[in-house]
Amino acid sequence: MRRSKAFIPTSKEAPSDASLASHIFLARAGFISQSAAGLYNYMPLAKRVIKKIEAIVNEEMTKVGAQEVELSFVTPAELWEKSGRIEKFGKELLRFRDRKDNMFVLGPTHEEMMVELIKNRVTSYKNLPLNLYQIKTKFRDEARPRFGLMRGREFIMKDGYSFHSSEEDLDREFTEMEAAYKKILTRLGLDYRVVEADSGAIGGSGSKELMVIADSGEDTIAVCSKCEYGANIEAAVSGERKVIPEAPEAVFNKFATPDVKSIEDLAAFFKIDPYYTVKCVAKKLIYEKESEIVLFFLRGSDNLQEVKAVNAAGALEIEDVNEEELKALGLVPGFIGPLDQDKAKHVIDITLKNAANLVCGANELDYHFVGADLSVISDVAYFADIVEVNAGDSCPKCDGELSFTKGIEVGHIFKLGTTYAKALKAEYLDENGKAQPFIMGTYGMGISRLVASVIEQHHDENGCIWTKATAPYMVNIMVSNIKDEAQMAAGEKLYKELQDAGVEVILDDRKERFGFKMKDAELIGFPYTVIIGKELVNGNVQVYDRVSTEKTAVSADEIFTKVMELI
RNA sequence: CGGGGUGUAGCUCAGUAUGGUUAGAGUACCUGGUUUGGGACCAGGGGGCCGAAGGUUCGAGUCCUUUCACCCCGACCA
Repeated sequence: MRRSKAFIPTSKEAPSDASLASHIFLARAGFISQSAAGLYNYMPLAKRVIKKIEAIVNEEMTKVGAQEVELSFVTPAELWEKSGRIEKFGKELLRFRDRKDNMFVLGPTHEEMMVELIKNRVTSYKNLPLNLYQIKTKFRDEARPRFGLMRGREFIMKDGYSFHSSEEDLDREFTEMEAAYKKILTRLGLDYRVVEADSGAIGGSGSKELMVIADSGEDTIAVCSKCEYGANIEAAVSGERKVIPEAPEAVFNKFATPDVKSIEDLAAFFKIDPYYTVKCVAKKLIYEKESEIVLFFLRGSDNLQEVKAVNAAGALEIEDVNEEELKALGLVPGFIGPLDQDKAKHVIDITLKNAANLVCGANELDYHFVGADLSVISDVAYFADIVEVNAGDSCPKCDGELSFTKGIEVGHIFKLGTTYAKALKAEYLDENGKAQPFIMGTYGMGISRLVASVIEQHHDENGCIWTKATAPYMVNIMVSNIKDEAQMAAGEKLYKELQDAGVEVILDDRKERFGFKMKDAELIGFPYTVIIGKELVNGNVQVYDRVSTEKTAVSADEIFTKVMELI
């Protein structure tokens, strides 16, 4: 491609609202342009990057036997009613009616469609397993799209679905898909981590997210310093506590603690470690039809993890409550304890099971219990893991330490089980001729989000630094002064040689000055720029490496060979 | 969906408090010239329904009402 003819509208200024590097540079370098909230146009450079990523995904999917299909973007609303997700997705589903007044939705993901596709077509266990996928535009009417391609309303996703006749076979496929996904990210040149994730309301036994490590990531993940363990903070657990503070000694007793309400005050009042205090966090849990106030008891040294709390309560959503609501239930804010707790439903953190030497609220104004021993209620109370891990906690898998890092969720794989097959009555006949619902797995990967992720991880103050696997063009030939016939001729020669060799090359033949064209090349981020300029009279050209930002002199005669070596 | 903000040239923004020549700058674009190794310089030029609708006024980018869009913080996010 000749740069003089290319549609690559670069600009010195970024959109005023762009804050992320990927958003700023992709917009400035002429890859994307915004058309409305969360909607972007892909210009030629972006389209090339997307195609490269898609090609890698396709290759790896083919290797593991997955087959590509493409389902309609517009999907009948009826299917979403059958699965119940028209309610669950709510306003995120963009609905509309056609001329015959039938309701449709723009596909945000395609479980229903895929199940419908194979239903009554795959009818025997002999045809299982089956893994089908597509790479397609998705639409989710997000309440707040942001960060450029990172969180758009319209985006490109690879979504795959596998169908099995046994849990074991699903496990095998799941492991294989995880490996394939890791391979894709490695090939793209990304630093990532596979982490355990919350499976959410859909349930399912396994749920893993593929996180590209970046400070700008929206997810917080806990990772181990020694082993492979990593988990989204919503699902992270810590191992046994290594150092346990010395326990305060006290016989069980009710103690006057006037006006001592917070954990801080309490620990100071008794001069004990907050580890031995019991904190009560009250929340309102929203269920499908009703809501109720639930009390969560945990150690004073811990914090409530709301996603875990929602799961423990089997609820859909969680909200804050105020003191008045608690008082209305007969509770005493600041002095709520787990013993003899009959005013509200409560969940106690698992680390408090059989715990002793505790200080907890006495459910009476200005009184706490000391020397409390929860083993007395361990048979009747409901215990669950509801606390958030802290940096420095020990790893649940080894003796390493957990620390936090930020990640961009670029992939999510999980085991769906028979949820969708049952809802849509999709069945096959097993060896005994008995109808069984398909056991499913689902595997998603955000293609357009990957484009942004590459830049989040690979950029500097001057612009994009594409990895070799993702670069829109591998080589940029920059003719410093196009009026210099020798320079132009050398540029044309190399351009033709590289094109003939199948290299993706662009020739910057614009009537611009050296500095302008270099800045442009850096902004776009070609891995290599061959500079044909003033050194040509001495028989030399230069290769500019975008990663090292160094220029190396190469003899003009050998430049073709040198470039072929580099790429 | 709650709270806040912004809409003026392709882009980044002045101008709006206190209404008053023909609505500005930088950048980008076009023409000519000088330059030619790190986003050059000079001269000339094109480009605006001042988000939209309604109102007040002799007169509205500026004041009033309504509305739409976009952005930020939060909630939400298979």
